[in-house]
Amino acid sequence: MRIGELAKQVGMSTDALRYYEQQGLLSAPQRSASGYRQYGRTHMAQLHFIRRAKDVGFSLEEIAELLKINFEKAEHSCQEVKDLTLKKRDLVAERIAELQRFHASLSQLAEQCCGSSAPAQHCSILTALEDIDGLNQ
Amino acid sequence: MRIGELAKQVGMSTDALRYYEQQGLLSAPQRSASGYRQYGRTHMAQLHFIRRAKDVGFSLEEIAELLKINFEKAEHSCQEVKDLTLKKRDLVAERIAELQRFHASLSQLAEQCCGSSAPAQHCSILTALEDIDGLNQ
DNA sequence: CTTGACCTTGGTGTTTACTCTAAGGTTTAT
DNA sequence: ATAAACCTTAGAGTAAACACCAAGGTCAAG
Repeated sequence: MRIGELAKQVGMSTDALRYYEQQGLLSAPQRSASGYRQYGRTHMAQLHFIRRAKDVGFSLEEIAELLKINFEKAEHSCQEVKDLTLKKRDLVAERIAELQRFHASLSQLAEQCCGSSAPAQHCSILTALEDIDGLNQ
Repeated sequence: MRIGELAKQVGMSTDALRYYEQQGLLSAPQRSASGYRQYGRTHMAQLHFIRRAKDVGFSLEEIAELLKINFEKAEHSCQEVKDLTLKKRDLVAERIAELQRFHASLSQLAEQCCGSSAPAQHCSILTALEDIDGLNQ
């Protein structure tokens, strides 16, 4: 599979794929005799992973760290790999907790809102949004 | 409270606060006779909200939309405000689900890893990371 | 009454994550 | 065998979210 084909399949630009390779997020594929990149299933899996990680708010640098767990596994002990994985997992857990507070606040907000066709002047949205902060401290 | 004081209290830079005001995320405060910005509790609450939203991965544009619910409430019906709030809540729910899949995958990864001092060559990290994608489709 | 710490606007610089352009080589179809 | 549609590298340009700087005004302390 050449770069254009893969890009189309995962819904990214060819430029983005070359950029990911340069940044160490996508492993360098084999080249054809004429120098064209030749991709396989592994690369597609990597790209799906990258997109999902991006969607939940990881930066490319963070994603690179996650993928490095995999790429460099020969150079690290099993214990090191396990520790890094658990550290990343805790980070994800924190983000989940934060988002759940957001979710609760928005639910409360919607409940308090009467939902009528009248202007929302007196809806307690401001109060609720400010309470979001209150919940955190 | 002047800009430096507020910035210190919320742990942001004065430049960031002026930038947020310019972008419509922080409401413009009153000015002293000499032109200094005068902030109150409301502004601090807004900033805490902005930071928490940023931490969970919202862009400034998305945060502006959330805050617009509040700022423009006089111009919209209660129903509109409620609908927008529920839409944003659903978006948050999706992100939570996505992150929970990540969390599960990383847990599984750590479990499968033996945790020994041997090289991690044979740990099934690659498989687990690729499975993350598999779970999604 | 001046020194130092604050504030103002306006502008330029930085990083991230790409996108676009240039100048050319390759492949495929007709 | 040539046009259309791909690919290559290198480098310049862009948007977001600030950071930094210059030139000047303000305020509290000594």
